[in-house]
Amino acid sequence: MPQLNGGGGDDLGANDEMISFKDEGEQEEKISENLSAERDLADVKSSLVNESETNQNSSSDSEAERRPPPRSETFRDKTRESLEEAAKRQDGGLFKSPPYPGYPFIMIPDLTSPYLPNGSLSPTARTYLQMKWPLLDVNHGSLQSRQALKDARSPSPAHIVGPFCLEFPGQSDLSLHQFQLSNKVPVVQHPHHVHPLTPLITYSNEHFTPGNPPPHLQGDVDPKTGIPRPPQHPDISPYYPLSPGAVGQIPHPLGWLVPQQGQPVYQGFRHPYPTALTVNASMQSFLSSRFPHHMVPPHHSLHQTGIPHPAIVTPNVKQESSHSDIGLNSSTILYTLHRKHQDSKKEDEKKKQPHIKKPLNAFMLYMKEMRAKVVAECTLKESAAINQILGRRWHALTREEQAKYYELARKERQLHMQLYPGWSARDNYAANQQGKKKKRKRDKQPGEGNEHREYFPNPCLSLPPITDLSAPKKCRARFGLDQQNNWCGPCRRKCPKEVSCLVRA
DNA sequence: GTACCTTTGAAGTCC
DNA sequence: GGACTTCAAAGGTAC
Repeated sequence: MPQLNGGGGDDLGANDEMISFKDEGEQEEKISENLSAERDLADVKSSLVNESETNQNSSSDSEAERRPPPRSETFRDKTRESLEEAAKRQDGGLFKSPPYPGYPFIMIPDLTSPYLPNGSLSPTARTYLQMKWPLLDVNHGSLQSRQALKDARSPSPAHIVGPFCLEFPGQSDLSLHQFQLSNKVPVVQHPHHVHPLTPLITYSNEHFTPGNPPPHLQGDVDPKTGIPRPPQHPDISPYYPLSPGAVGQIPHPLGWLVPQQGQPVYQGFRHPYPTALTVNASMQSFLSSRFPHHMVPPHHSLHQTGIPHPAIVTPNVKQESSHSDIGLNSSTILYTLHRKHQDSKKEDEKKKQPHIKKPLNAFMLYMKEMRAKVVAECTLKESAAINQILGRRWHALTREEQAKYYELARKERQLHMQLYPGWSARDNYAANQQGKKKKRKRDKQPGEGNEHREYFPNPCLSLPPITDLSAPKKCRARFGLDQQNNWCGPCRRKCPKEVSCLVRA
């Protein structure tokens, strides 16, 4: 992370970037463009902060209106408690001290007391929390909302209150704080990229843009069943999939319904619903539509009255019941069902192989943050083009600005390592090789690349096309400018003008 | 339905 | 150790 070592001014990064385009002989234009880009960045940053602040204000007003009844709180609450557990495990002091001065993403001015005397989150803390974890509803930090949480939880029957549901007098601030800090919830990505919790989790910040409530909050009703869908879970951060161990930490969203054989039974889910294990037709349909098959509790083909109802018989059950109708004895039926269950379990286990994604690198984090901005500015939708713009804007960033993302990426990697100690990027190589989902990228022939290709003249920044992709970015990024003796030969040899500029910088 | 495109960076593999 | 490959995100496009 050279940018961290340099400690230079803003011009360092700018020079660094400028060199790539000097060949075009449009230095003046470039300077103005850099200024423009920096203004853009400043706008972005300020707008992000303002949005965060504004969103707090606006969302706090509208929160009460939009907030679903206590039922949704139980989802949130359930996860919150399980995450507190995860937080205690994860807490390696990642966020205890600001490692990089001036780094707005990591630094929390006062972690030990992010709340104001009235119990609400301080604006700074809220801004941080919303920027870091846009899915987090920081307004729950208020006394009222926390009290509401408590109130919503309190009616829960004691028998369904599990280990996650211990009530600690006066715990609210600390535990909530812990939760918020640990909100990078690991989320297993299902092999089909549909995690069981996916209906409750989103990777996209846009889904939670305040003032633009997602469709599911606007009377989200399953068109098939007419049953309102549960709200997406806003507390779960999108960054990481769950580790296999962490899966058990996150309660199954339907765990309270049916204790399935061989699966952990979640005991800590507090909910306003009765604990009856019966799943009626509507619920079955709802569950089937919202969750993978293996997560949907078995349907007993019985109406609430106990009388089989043809409308609520799933095809599988139909088939099974037809077997029973032709005179098979009960032990044979049981054996058949058992075999089928075993087979389906094996298949499910294959499918359930958790796909732990790589931690995002600095540029990826930057892209995630800036993509929407670029899309809005340029009215572009094609990601390839957007990424080109983002790539150039990335180079236009100052060293300090880039350092934010490098530091954030470093934190992400640390957290990832803590969450998945045994994970290796190689695992994902193997996963794709097995699934053969992706073909190997077509090797670019010499001259086929875009080094001399004006693939996408940037309509937004009016920047010259990228003509030199051979800039020594890897070694520069890896070792930094002050350790050029560690650079590989090609990186040292390439673009001497840039190197000289970098050295000068 | 899915690979590709496009970006940078991290990490893996291969020689 | 260097070169090369893969995969992270994203969503339109092409097949």
